[in-house]
Amino acid sequence: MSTELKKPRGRPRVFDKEEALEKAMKLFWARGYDGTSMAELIETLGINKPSLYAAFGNKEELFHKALLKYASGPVAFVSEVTKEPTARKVAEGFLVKAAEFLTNPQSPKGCMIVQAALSASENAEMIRNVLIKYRGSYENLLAERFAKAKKDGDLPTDANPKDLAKFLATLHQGMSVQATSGATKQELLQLANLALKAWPEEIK
Amino acid sequence: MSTELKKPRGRPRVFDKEEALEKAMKLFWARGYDGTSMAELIETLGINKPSLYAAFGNKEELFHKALLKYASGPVAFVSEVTKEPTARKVAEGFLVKAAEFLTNPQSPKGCMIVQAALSASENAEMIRNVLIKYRGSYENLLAERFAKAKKDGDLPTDANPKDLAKFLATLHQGMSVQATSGATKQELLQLANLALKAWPEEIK
DNA sequence: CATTTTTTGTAACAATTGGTACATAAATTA
DNA sequence: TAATTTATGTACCAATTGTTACAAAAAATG
Repeated sequence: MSTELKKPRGRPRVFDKEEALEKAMKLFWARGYDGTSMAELIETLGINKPSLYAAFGNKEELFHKALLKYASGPVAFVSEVTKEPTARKVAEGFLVKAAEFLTNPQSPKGCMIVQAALSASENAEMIRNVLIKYRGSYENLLAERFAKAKKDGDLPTDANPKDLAKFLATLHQGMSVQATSGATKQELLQLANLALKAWPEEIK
Repeated sequence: MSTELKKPRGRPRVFDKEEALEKAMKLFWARGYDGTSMAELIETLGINKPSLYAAFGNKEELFHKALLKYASGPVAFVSEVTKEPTARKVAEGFLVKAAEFLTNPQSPKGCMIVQAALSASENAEMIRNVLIKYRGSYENLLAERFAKAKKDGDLPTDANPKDLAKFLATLHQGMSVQATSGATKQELLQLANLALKAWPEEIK
């Protein structure tokens, strides 16, 4: 609400920055960091190289910005779902949303945070490590939620919040691979359903 | 037992072909297809380019040969484990072996078939598709084993062999991501243990 | 209108990509 | 020993990688 009304100084940018970043995000999402070339980027964004560099920095910086957009956009459901009232509902919500999201026909299959640099060239090792941290942080989010659930008496006393979080994170990561390999939403939902049988009994 | 005793015609190869292929396999395994360059290959194999090309063909052919070695070597435990007497033992064996294998300190973390080209450049799309098929085929192996188990009365009548196979495959794929991200064998074993609580009751 | 500021487009950059020609070397066979 | 066969090493190839110089263009400011 402030950026729009400002009066930019020089020659106006001919492309929409957010739209361009969105396209970059989807490319990285689909092809990974190593698999995406600047040439391909400038082609699908429809802008020329110097403009891209001026707007977003080099390839690595562009990736970080795309990743930030991804983390605050498509994948925000993770923190949303921790607001569910019970641990079980959190788990259910997480897996169901994951199944839907990972197979969404509007976007590349699978999860960018999981796939964009699982294995990578030497010079992409920084990116690889950043993605590892991202994965760790959403697993932590779940772990903390389950620790709270345990305190609330919402989980059995012998339940291990970290284990439960890792269980869900692992399923999500596996589902991401499945989605990329062609699994359908229905298949992933059925999978989620089966996995939830491992979930500890709720306390009433 | 025959190849050794033959009398090769021209100048003898100075390197061991199997050793070289093993090294290539581990590189592709660690860095993926796009992430591994010919330059890196010739450096770690310790042989020069023309020799590499003469022995294994181009990058894609080399990858296929490395993949074949991987599938018949490190990962042969999958078909081994289907020989277990009950469906549950198959599932247990699969997950436990996976946990051990994926975190084996002797080799790159994670599974080559899962990670080597999950997302990939356009010109690696063939490779990506081959790996998808490989993943599908070990999932099928499990599914067939569980179909047999059901016929044998070893699984409840309402159990779905394909679902169970997909459940295990998904866990394996997720565990591969976890291993790559730094998860330990113990963590993965604990995970396997938790996941098995979703397994249908055995019929006695 | 002149100045300043920013973006655009062309055109190039060095470095790296995957891949090969070719002469030399080392072995077997005749 | 001569001919044949295969492997090696150097040195190169065109194409692509990520990145940048630079002049022209388009806007706001003074």
